[in-house]
Amino acid sequence: MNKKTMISMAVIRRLPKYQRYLGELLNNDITRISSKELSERIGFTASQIRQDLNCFGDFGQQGYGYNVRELYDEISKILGLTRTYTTVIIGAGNIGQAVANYSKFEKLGFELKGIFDKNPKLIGIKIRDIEVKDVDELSDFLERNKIDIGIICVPRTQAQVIADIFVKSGIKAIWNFAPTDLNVPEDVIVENVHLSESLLTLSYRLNEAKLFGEE
Amino acid sequence: MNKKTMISMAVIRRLPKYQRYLGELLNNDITRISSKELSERIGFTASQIRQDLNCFGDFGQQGYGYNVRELYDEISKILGLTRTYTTVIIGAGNIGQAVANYSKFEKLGFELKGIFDKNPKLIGIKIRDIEVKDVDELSDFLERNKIDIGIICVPRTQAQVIADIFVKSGIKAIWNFAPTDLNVPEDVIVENVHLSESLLTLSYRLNEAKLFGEE
DNA sequence: TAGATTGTTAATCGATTAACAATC
DNA sequence: TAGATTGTTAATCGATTAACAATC
Repeated sequence: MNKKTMISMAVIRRLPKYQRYLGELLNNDITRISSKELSERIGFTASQIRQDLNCFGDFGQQGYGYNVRELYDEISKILGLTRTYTTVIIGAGNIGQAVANYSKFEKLGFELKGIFDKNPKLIGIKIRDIEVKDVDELSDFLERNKIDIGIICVPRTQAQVIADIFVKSGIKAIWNFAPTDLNVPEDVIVENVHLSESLLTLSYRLNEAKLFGEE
Repeated sequence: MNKKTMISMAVIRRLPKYQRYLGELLNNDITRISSKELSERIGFTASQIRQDLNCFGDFGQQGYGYNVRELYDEISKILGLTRTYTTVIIGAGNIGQAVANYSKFEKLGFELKGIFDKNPKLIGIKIRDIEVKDVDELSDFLERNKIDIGIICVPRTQAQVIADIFVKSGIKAIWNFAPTDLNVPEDVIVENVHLSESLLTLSYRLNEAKLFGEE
């Protein structure tokens, strides 16, 4: 189990993709797969797949390959999907509502415990049986409820304020949709979803050929 | 202008962040900045900043640093933000609506020209003055309107069908929010936003210490 | 001019790929 | 046993950092 002490971010970011493809294999009743076959489906090299998996243990068997069910379960465990997580969403606007309504997260074990906003028009409405609360009640709420993951869906200018409240209350993981970088202590993990950065890289690539003169 | 023929993805993904930070500097009326100062704000090394910028040209001046306005304009140009882009969204569910309502994209020059869905309950409703159309009309619409970027916000199972329609109609850039990998020809650019992958890396990191035994 | 800071080359670090002995 | 495929080491490739001459 204690294989390597530090897994690189490059490997970590590939893990969910392994889990997704293995899940698909399971659904198609495929019971075993070699790194070569998986390579052809998932688009990583066979060598990389073996390297990645060996960060966490010896899941394969020479001459046979990997047992799909076993590997799927192992990776799910590695990803921390054998437990549940409590979450709150701050910001009940478009993105906040979209995230709240994304039922897949619930299936994966992420339980939404509260939604907060400061807009009086939104306070009181119900999203998936959860009433939007005034953000002024957030600190109190976090004191009374153990929350694992704080989700920030407020505008850029208010994101740091919310992050500070999260940190103060002891939350150790923040999923940030605000287009800004948060300042948090070292032991707090931030995962950013910066939609405009994603869109801008798309527009860059769409123009790339032109930039350098259509070769 | 024709500096290097191929810019690495690592560099490209940093460009929007440069643009964002330079925009903030502009708003704070800062007119010049050295790679060292920018490094302290943005969190890249000064060396990396100079390397990155030099992929595209000599924007700085020895002994002085960079002119903020000039650099901001250059990077905006590099990102392709000096023109506008026409877009369509397929899928008027939660994410589709969130993306449609994200006014920032409009400001950056991304014009939403149409929204499509196959759910009769959604067809006909208006989102930001745009009536949701039946997805059966998509091919026709794309023939009559020049669209630069197709945005996929449909469930996983329907994403490839939409991608195929996009490709057939000549769209060269796809922004994909469906949790699946799309098959498209080489000359079509796909930018994925995989929310669950993002969330799973967060849960991985939240458990990391425990995985390897709390050292 | 002297100080500052770039642009750029060289050195280092890390990640990916290739190769192959071990072994099922 | 023979064939297949892993786990793992070594080689390569690419990205980041360091160093410094050029120059504003």
